Amino acid sequence: MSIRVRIAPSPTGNLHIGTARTAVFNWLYAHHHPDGQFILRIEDTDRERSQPRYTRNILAGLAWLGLDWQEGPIYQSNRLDRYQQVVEQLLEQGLAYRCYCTEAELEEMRAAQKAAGKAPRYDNRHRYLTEAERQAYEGEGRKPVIRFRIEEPQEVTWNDLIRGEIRWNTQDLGGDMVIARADGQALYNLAVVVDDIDMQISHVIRGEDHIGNTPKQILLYQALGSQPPAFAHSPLILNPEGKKLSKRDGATSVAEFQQMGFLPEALKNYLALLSWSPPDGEELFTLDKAATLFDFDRVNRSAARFDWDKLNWINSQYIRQLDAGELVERLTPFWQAAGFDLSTVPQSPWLLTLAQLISEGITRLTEAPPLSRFLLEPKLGYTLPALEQLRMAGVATALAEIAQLLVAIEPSTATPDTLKPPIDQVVKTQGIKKGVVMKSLRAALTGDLQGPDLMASFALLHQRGWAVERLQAVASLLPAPPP
RNA sequence: GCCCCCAUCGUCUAGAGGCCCAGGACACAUCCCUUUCACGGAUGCGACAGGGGUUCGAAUCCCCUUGGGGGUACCA
Repeated sequence: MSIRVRIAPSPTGNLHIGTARTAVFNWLYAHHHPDGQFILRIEDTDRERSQPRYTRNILAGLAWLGLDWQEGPIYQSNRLDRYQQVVEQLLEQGLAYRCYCTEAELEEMRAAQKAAGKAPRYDNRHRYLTEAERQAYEGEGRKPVIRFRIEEPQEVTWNDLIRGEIRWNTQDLGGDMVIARADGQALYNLAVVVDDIDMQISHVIRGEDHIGNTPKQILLYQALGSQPPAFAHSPLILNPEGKKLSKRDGATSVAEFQQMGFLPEALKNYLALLSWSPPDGEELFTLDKAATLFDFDRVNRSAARFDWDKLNWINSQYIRQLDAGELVERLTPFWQAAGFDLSTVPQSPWLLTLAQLISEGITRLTEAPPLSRFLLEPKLGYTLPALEQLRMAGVATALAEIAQLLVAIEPSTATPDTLKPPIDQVVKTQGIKKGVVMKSLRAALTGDLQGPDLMASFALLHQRGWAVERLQAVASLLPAPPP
């Protein structure tokens, strides 16, 4: 049997991080097998809540993560006739029937059950309506929903690939289930089963929140004369407090992680590591590598909390592994978003050197613009501590002398080594501590007391032709002399 | 309420009866490196939820309790 798995997001919201993780597991499992197929299906049967912009977001998010699929996207909204046909078939076979209950009647029923201390459920009251009763309801203008008959008591069992055997008594399924709404629209459980049968899905890998749907779907498979696929229910991702992940936790959609400066390969890596671990214990890996190792026996059964620290760390590791050219490419959108004009930057190696210079100090791409601002924006701002440093006695004079010596150094030849002699010379001639000079130099050049490697920054700045003027500008920062 | 799932350091996890007075990673602390901040290196702190069994022996198997999560729609 060939391996065919699918990710089936519903476009009622942006691509959720939990959905992305499910996609990762499916992708890994498909790619673990030489003939594995990963299929994308958009479950847009809910007309009111589904929106095209969410579909776009989901497709873009999956593409950004590089979770490519072999078939699809298949839209359920294009398969409505097929569902309708299956509903008719179940009706004809007597496995489903029309239920004319109104919303009010159902609510009343559930309220009574609750008052009696019982679990709310549909009491199958319209399962055996007579032709006359049916006519009467139709006469009232009532539009029926279609319910699928769930025989009770009966035990439904499946061997979950992650959790082992799970047993479910059909008495706990809530009564005969609605498979099509009053407007004829098929509902989730029916559509999923029909699709998974038609698409020959071999393994349904999805979140734990679907465990309760599984017995209902197995019953549907049986009614449709199909062998159910294998099921694997993965643990959920919880927020750091152990609660359901929500917008309040910083980010829930993949697009937000992208905006926050995470690399897709880092996010994927982290997602794969939540509730799964490779046999060799290695925590940094590509998904291709993980695919060769992936199997359900190494998937944990307990929910995992989302840990920003760990994600940040993984991201920083990936950023450092990127080669300079790749790094510049990834950084460019963030630099542009910060408003930097990259078209005026010096010849080729300059930007690469800059990217490499700041790469060791960042954990996310968004941290790059503030760190490289002094090299990419002509106008320099000073922090208060930097100003204080520059106003210390003797500093302006020392920096002015360095500026003077700098003029003799052709910018294109500037390197940390060629820029050292002027500094040493000033230390000697002015009898000022080297530590003070270095600190002041940083303040004058970058406007701050901390940042990337000073000499490397100095070289880049001089190559750009900005070093001399920045050193000279220090004089104007001094408070006006008393009259 | 009812049903289902889960339970190892703060977090992610290794562990499928003796190799474990429990290993790794992140975080945290200290030190080293570095005329900055980081990176990197070293060291440290730190857990088998509780109670019963089974067994010569239990983090590992069983039961109960407790705790957490999920579900209980004419949503998916």
